[in-house]
Amino acid sequence: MKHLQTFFLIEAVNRAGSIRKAAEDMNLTASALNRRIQRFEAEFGSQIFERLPRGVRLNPAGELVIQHIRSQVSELERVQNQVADLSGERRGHISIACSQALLPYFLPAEIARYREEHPGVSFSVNVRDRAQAEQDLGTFASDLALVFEPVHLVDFEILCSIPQPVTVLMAPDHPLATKEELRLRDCLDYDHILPSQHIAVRHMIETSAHRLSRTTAPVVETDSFEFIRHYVLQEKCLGFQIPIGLKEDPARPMVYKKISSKDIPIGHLFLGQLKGRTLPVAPARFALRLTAILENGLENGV
Amino acid sequence: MKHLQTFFLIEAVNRAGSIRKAAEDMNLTASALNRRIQRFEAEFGSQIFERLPRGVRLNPAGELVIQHIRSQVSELERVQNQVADLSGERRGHISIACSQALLPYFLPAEIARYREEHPGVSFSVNVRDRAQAEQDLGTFASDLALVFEPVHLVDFEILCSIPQPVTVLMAPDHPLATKEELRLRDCLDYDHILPSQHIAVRHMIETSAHRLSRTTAPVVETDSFEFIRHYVLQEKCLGFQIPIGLKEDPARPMVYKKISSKDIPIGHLFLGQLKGRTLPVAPARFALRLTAILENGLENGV
DNA sequence: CAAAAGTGGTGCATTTTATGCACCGGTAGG
DNA sequence: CCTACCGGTGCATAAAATGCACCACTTTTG
Repeated sequence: MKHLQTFFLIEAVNRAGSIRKAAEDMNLTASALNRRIQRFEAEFGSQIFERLPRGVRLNPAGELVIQHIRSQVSELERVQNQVADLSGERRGHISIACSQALLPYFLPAEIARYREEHPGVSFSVNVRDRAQAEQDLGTFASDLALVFEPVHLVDFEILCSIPQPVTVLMAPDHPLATKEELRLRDCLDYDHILPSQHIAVRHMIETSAHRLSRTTAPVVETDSFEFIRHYVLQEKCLGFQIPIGLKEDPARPMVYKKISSKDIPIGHLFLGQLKGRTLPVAPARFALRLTAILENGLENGV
Repeated sequence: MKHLQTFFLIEAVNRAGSIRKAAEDMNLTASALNRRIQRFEAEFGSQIFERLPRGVRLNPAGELVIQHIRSQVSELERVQNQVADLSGERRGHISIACSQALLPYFLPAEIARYREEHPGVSFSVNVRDRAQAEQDLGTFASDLALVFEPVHLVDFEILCSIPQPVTVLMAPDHPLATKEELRLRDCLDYDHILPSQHIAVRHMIETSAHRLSRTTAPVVETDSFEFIRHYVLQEKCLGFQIPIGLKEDPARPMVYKKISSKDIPIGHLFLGQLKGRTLPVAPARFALRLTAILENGLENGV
């Protein structure tokens, strides 16, 4: 789209932090780029960048402009997909920011199922923690966010939510594997492996432990849910995750037990979009479908 | 804005119905304009106009595109005003589609008061019947609509509403001028002047009359509320309007009487905008102010 | 303290792009 | 059949964007 060229250049300058660097990135001379920026500022009626000795930076007006640019580009794509849609074939692209728990089973399965029916639709799956996910929506980097216990909730429009109690995973020969009701204090007495501080599950465990006047003492702390799932089979210890990221696997037997909601309040998984945004056809459809699936209950019986 | 030129050209072609006519309007050769359209269609990935022997017409894809264009332009203006706003001076333009009743007193007074505080803000006041007003919002021709008893209400987001009972106006020496409670049947017994069929007040009177098994028999029928207000002082007859368009004027004494709500249900005046649209700063502010004024009751004691 | 390596900004020749002109083929209506 | 429109196209020309060489300035570096 030719007429959006200037917009892309502005975004490049913003990314690069300097006109010369951006010019290289976009295969232009600094002089040409410089004049495009100047011309835009003249037409727009206000400076967009503040000139610093070491480069340029967006000023408040520029922040508004770049937000406008992103929304315009996204809108144009939406219209294009809408047009493609009315000419028959359903195509488009869906970008999703999601928590780690969605990676092993849920999202791969649902995306594959969707693509079977709509091969013209492509996907981006971006792993983001809950803060980043919402930020992604705001910059139009992702169309949808599927996150456990998001933080801000401003500019986050909830499309659906389902309860996800914190769940303990352990090897079948673990002493707690046969216990009836699992309490947090029991878990903390055994060796355990925990996600990093910024992960929601960790945050909930810490809060609840503190309420019980207990402290956590993880033998391993990791960013990766996948690591946790594998580690509890190596060393005899407890892992913590949410049900949607777990599945019975005959090849690797494991025991899953919900922690009593008396100890840790039940968290929620949220599907959401940027507040007020009209999603392109494909993301809107996929979101509807996810909502139906989530609300009708998941298949993995954990 | 240079980069929107193609968009304006597309709008011109749509208006003119032919590339050649549009080219004249926009001071271009038909050839140049033709190629711009073609280039846009190529970049966009789909035809926008269907070529007819006598000219061109938007196809469904084109309808989507032109809607997008209008929203783009309006958004850009919004951003520009927002920028102007954060640099101190409040400026911008407010376009209002309104019913006739707002013309004599309410809107002139409120606009003047607003402009006293914000001289940088300019206004367009467009008289529209209730159907046209909503259409104006949809095409971004107007930011706000202030109409009595709108029709569709889809894509019409209500910002506030106030009751406006149908009111009879007459010369002080009219036989009904001293009557306690005014019923519709009494009115229909006397000569009366009515607005045209498409006007809401007329529609309400007709409906109520029909319910009483009565018919209207206007001695004069007119599009103009102003004409009605003046005519009832010439010939001894009854006029019908809503309170916001009426005001006690010592120079031209007139009697106003509400019709009993037992006969004609109380109608409402609505302030609204296009559903889902983020208004530019100035219209948003003015709408807030109108809402406050309307809800706190009007000053003219009719 | 001075040289070097950055930065944004500008005049001018050059290249790329858009435009105007003259024309073609086709359809509608007299 | 003819006239009057319409959209579309080849080509020369006008306009706009770009690249190059350079300036003025600031920070970093030796």
